[in-house]
Amino acid sequence: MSELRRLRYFLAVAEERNFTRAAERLHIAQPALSRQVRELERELGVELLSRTTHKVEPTEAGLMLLERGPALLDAADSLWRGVRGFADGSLGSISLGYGMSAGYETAPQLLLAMSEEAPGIEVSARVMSFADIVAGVAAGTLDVGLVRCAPPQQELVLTLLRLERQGLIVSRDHPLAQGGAAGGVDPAELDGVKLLLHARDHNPGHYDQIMDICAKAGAKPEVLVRGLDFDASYTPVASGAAVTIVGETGRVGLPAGLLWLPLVPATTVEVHLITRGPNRSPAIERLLKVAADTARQQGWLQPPV
Amino acid sequence: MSELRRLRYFLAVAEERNFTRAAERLHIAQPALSRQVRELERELGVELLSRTTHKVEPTEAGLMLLERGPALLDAADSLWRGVRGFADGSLGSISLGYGMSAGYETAPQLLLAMSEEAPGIEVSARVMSFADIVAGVAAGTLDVGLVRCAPPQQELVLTLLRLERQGLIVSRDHPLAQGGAAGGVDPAELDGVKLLLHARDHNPGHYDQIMDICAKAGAKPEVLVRGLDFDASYTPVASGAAVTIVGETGRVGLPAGLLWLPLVPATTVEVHLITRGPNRSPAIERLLKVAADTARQQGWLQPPV
DNA sequence: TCGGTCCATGCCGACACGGCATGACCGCAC
DNA sequence: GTGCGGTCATGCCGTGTCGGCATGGACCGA
Repeated sequence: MSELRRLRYFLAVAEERNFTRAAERLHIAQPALSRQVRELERELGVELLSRTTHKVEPTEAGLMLLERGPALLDAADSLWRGVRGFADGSLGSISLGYGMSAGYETAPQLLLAMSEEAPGIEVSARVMSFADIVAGVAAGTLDVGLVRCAPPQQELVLTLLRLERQGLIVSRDHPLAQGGAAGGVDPAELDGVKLLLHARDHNPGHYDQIMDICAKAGAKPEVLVRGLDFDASYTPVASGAAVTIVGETGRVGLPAGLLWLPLVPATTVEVHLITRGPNRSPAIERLLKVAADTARQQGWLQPPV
Repeated sequence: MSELRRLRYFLAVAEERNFTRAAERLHIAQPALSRQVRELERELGVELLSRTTHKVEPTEAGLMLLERGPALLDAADSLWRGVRGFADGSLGSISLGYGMSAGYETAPQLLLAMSEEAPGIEVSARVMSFADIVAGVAAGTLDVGLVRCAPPQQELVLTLLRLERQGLIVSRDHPLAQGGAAGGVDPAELDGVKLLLHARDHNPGHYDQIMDICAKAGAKPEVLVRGLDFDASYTPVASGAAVTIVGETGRVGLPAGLLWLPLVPATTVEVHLITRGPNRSPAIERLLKVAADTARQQGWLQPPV
């Protein structure tokens, strides 16, 4: 029945050409080994070893087993190792959803780190709307989400990944760009300014946080709702008719004529990885660990000075 | 421990996606199957199947096992089958020694039949002297011998393979060729004729049988001893100075000017396969069987009319 | 001839395996 | 909602396998 063990036993004897030494190598007693090999021979119906009291030699059938047996054991080992890979998080697949806002730097960096630290884990990442990400993770169709201002929702586990400094995107011609452009912009200056934001429904936490920043500075901007599409909606900003607020990573790839001015005093938005509470697979645990390492190495969690 | 069995069990469940049906297929009870799969999961440290009371689905790790597992089982099966091949005589190797006298037809035919009937058996055949063949088989360095007039020796098992009709090789110019050449030669006519034979030491049985044939016919030939080399020693025969006696198969490839004239009344010499008594391997048994079939098909055992 | 070495065998305890009975859970129908 | 059928898990027990120990038996070399 236990074919592979017996094969291992036989191979030890055939290699050592000696039952006693093979038994020591296998950490079993010699009689047990003797009987197991005999049993293997009985099952196969072939004499595998020609034994005299002082010599053990493989027969032809034994030689065949000696040649081809190790490959079988290796194949088995390889298979067990492969399966175990799923247990220790070195193998697996993860579906990740991230918002446009994380697409410029955070998500790519995380994916890069994963491909280096855990090449066995296949991460399929897609840009999705905030609502779809939250719903997907909650429903289990998505393993991990990467979002700004994650909702403090039951069942969802939030892992703070980054504190992203916020800033204003303004046209070079806009009044706010004229002031202390180098030093940044005080939210108080946003009073009455046309501010381009996603609809509150899209990500209430983020909307509220932005508005809260303004309110705390005593400013009441005039909100213009923009569609979900990002780049195309820059136009009101580009024309100087409005401004918008994005994270620091949004400054890369800005169209010519637009400036990113940090809010002063420094204001940050939290970027979280969200996962479903219990039953996280080893692969997901691994991703969270890689994410934490990446955040530390990149200084993502240090508040701006 | 019994990894392959558990793998088989798992595969059955994963394929059926149902423990109960898989258990039936495996001819074990469902609880036993359930526990074995659980045990496999515990050993591998991975959940292989995600079970709800009404659905069984492989996890990622389970899918991997489902993909690669069958190949492992096949490899194991193939190995067992291969080894068993040595038991049923479909695989093996045999060393065969045969005398020059069998080299013209008997041995080639036998080897041909073996390559067709038992291609898995590697027969390494060599021409050897009678003495070496007998000694080799007796000592176990040779598996099978193919000889004329095998010695009735203890430990050697003789298997009659062929009754070979004997005849005279004479020069076309020799007086014996002049008589009733078409009808054959009576041994009585050998009285006083120079007869080329191997030394008696070489194969006493054969020597004695030839002399016995002559003696029974009242003839006393004059024996010339020839060396072991066959072809080169035809010369005394070719020159017409002597004659020799060989089997019917010796007539093929006769040098021009030489005739093979059957002895009349028909006289045969026994050609045997010799093997060592006990412990014959299945491959050798197989060869003996193929040899018997060949002898029957070729009519080797029918006495000449 | 004697001791050493090596494999085989007898006996026994531990444990793994499978069967049976039963429990727990889910989906479906009424 | 309640009951029923289907499905997988668990508890318990008998049996067979495995390994250990002690010992036997064969062969080799001194």
